[in-house]
Amino acid sequence: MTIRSGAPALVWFRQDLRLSDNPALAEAMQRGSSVIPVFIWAPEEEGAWPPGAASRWWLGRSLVGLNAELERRGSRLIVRRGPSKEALGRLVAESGATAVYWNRRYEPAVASRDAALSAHLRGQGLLAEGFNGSVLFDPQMIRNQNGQPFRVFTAFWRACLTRLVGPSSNNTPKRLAAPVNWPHSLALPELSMNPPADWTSGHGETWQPGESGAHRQLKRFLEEALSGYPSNRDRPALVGTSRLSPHLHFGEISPGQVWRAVLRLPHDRLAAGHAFLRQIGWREFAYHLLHHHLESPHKPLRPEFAAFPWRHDAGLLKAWRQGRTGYPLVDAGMRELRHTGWMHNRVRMVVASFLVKHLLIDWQEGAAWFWDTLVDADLANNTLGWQWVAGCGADAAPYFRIFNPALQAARFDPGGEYVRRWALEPGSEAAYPPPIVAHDEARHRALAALASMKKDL
DNA sequence: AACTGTTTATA
DNA sequence: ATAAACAGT
Repeated sequence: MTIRSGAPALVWFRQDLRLSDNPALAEAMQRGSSVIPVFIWAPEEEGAWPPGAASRWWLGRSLVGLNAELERRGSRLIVRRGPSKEALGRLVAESGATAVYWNRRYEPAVASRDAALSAHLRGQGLLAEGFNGSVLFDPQMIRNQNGQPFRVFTAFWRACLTRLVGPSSNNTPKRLAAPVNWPHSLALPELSMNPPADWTSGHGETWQPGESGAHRQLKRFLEEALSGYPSNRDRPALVGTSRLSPHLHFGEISPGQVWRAVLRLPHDRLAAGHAFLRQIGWREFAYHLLHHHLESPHKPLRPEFAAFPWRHDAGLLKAWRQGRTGYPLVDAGMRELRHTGWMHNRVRMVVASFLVKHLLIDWQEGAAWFWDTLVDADLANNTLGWQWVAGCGADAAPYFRIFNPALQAARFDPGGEYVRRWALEPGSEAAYPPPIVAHDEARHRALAALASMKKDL
């Protein structure tokens, strides 16, 4: 078939809500044709993991931001309702587009939908192609010496560091060529994407979703926090971490942009920069593992954990969700999560360990709650994190590594500032509720549960 | 990316 | 008396 020059290309935005360093958009623009930016709301195509409440809050705002950036460049975002196949098909028919470009996603349900859709579009004679816009290293490309995927982080990251990061398409387009006629677009509120208002009332004080918010956050981190990162990153009371996770999840900034910004730093900050990039490395590792273990969101990677004697206790689960465990650091974390849609990583490890080991509740209950409440909810990261804490993952903490919430608080929140901010009403220290389980007892019970799991093998 | 109980080293 | 080192979980 022949490609009419000037026929529009659809750029299908998903989790790449940015205009700079966007390979799909760059490809469309390089074709010299007009560009129709598209977003399709199709949560039912994401299997067991459609966007949770906090994610929908973020997404709604990020799309407003993306549309504003597009309008500033003579373009606009066309919004449609799924199913994606029908929505894209109609857009192609209405606009005469001859190409559809997108940046790849790696969630199992989405990846298989995209593969089928890609074949379908090509069968129609269209140019249809996905690009890598969301990870530094394609999950397929990194292999150990036997040609197998990695299962241990340090070896994985060492292999990554010997490779060059792919070239950037970092130039932000100044204008996007508009099609002769704009297809019809839904207004964002018509998608009914927003969660109930009381669910996310505190989020707006904390976050600025969108591409410009992402770059502001990166700049602030590099200027104000990076030099202290190695020592402050574990202190939840401080702003010692980048807080880029939701921006990275929605692709408002790419890991490549972060990578290059760190490598441009003066020499005295490079060591801290590499400590930070190592965390980007964990994100890469999470995508590597998800790509190679499609069942991992709902199944322990270590098969012996299938026999683990999890307890079903709705009351204890609710107390954990609401931050009423009687352990101030755990409660502070769970309340920070509900109020802001985010929790400091050190505290995530502590609250997750508490659910899985002190309460003996299945890590998937915790993963589900995080999925609904985190603005950075990301299937790859969430799965790796929970399997790591539970001890059932590929390169996980051994199961017997049980956090002591009081010791963790003393070590990482020594002034009690974080706990006071989130868990304690002023002057109520004396009235703090008692622990719902005693640490020593819970620890011994968790170790006994592990022993019984091994015995059953 | 731990914790605990015990032993050993140092002041 | 206290800290560092170690083993087992």
